[in-house]
Amino acid sequence: MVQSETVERILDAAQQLFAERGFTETSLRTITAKAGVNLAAVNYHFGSKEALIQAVFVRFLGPFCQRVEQELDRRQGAPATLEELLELLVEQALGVARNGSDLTVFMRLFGMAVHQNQRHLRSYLGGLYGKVWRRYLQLLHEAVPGIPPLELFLRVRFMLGAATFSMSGVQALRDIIEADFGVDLLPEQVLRLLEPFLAAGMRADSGLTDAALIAARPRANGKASHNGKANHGGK
Amino acid sequence: MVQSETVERILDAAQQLFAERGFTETSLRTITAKAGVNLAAVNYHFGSKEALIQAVFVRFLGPFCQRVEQELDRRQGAPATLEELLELLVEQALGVARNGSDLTVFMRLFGMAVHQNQRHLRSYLGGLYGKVWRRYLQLLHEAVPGIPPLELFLRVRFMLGAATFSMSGVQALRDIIEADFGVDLLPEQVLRLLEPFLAAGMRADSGLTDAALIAARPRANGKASHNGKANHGGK
DNA sequence: TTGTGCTTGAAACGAATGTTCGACTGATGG
DNA sequence: CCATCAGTCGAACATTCGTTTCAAGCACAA
Repeated sequence: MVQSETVERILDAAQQLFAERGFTETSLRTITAKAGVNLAAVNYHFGSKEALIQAVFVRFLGPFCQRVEQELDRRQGAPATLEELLELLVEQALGVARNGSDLTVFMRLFGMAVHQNQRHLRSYLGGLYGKVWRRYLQLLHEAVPGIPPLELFLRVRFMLGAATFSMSGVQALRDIIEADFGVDLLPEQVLRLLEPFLAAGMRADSGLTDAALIAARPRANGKASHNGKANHGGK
Repeated sequence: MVQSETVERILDAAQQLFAERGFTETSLRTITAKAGVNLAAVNYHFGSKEALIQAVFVRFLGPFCQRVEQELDRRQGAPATLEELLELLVEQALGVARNGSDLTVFMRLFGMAVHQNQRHLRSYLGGLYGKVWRRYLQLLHEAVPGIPPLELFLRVRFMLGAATFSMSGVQALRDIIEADFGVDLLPEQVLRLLEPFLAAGMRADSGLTDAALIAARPRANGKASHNGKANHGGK
């Protein structure tokens, strides 16, 4: 049997509304009204709002991670360059999005997934897609030699941040660019311009090793190390 | 008379809770309970929750922008390098934050301020601090020659994204790093590691001019390859 | 003292939220 | 024909939310 018509209507409406407003700012009544279904349908089909949120993410993150995994399988053995790895993600993101609007929604939800609010989401998605993610990270590590592992790990976060943040506000961006530059920039063009920025950032020479970084502030020591700043003046 | 004791207690509690949970996820009752004041005090002193949110941002963003402006005044005339400009922001961010926890809160709220949710906040803060921001952008433009204006504009957004996004989730980051690397990384160390990443990204050679970018129409109609309905797995 | 202007306190308000309940529908199969 | 059952619907549930109200507290001037 095919997925119920109602279920998909709810998922479509919820996905778009979540991307626009966030989770807590989107009520079930708004979702069901947009989907044209009864309010009780959500709790009937999904059980709770929290489960609906998870279902939304699984539906769009599932195919994406599946595509990424297929690509990784295809290139297995052959080491990939940094540019190829970035292009891989961009390509699959464009693949699951049918148009620019979809791409915006995708990136926005992606950012929400990584953001640590809604803790249940983080652990849930981590369990589902953590394996593909770690595999990608390993390839990235091999593609960018000479970067200490800890710093590389952080740079991946920086990368994610630049991507999700700028893409999530891409509509406001288009308006500004339209006004200031007289150009209508498509969301995917923004994504393409992001690539050289990220590649250069990933390859940047920090002049530090992890050891030096850690030595700057050993873990066991308390945090009373360097900043003996005067007490905060009580008003 | 100095700022009321109650007012500051409320601001302190609200600032911390907003940074931890977000705006809509933080109720006035939680805030007043943490602050040890009466519930009605918020509406008495601030008028509404929305006004309280704005007050929180003004209290920490005001001094920050003021410091940045002073630094810009001090260096007036002398052109600054890209690294100097980045360092300036980091330095002032560290200046307004008394400790690592404060820095986390600062960056997290900063990210919220730029994110386009809570529209009233965006326009409100834009009116207050837009001038300093545009001045900083101009210096940045002069510090990175050879980058087409449109691309530079986008790269500033990328920069903001990498900074606010990664720093806003810095606590989750610390936990992961603690578990995977056995290191307790301070928020300010994350900020410092961010600098070379951003500097390299800003200077990246895209190999494109704005004109070429505009002329290129990426896959305007050519998506036919995977046009088939991507399907989901049943439950 | 009395009066006045802020500030606090406890309680309630109306609206909105996620969730649950019971009746109803309509097809399916014995 | 009827029993079953997944699905839909309207209505209500109990909370929680931001906000308002009004009495009381308190300092200070007249």
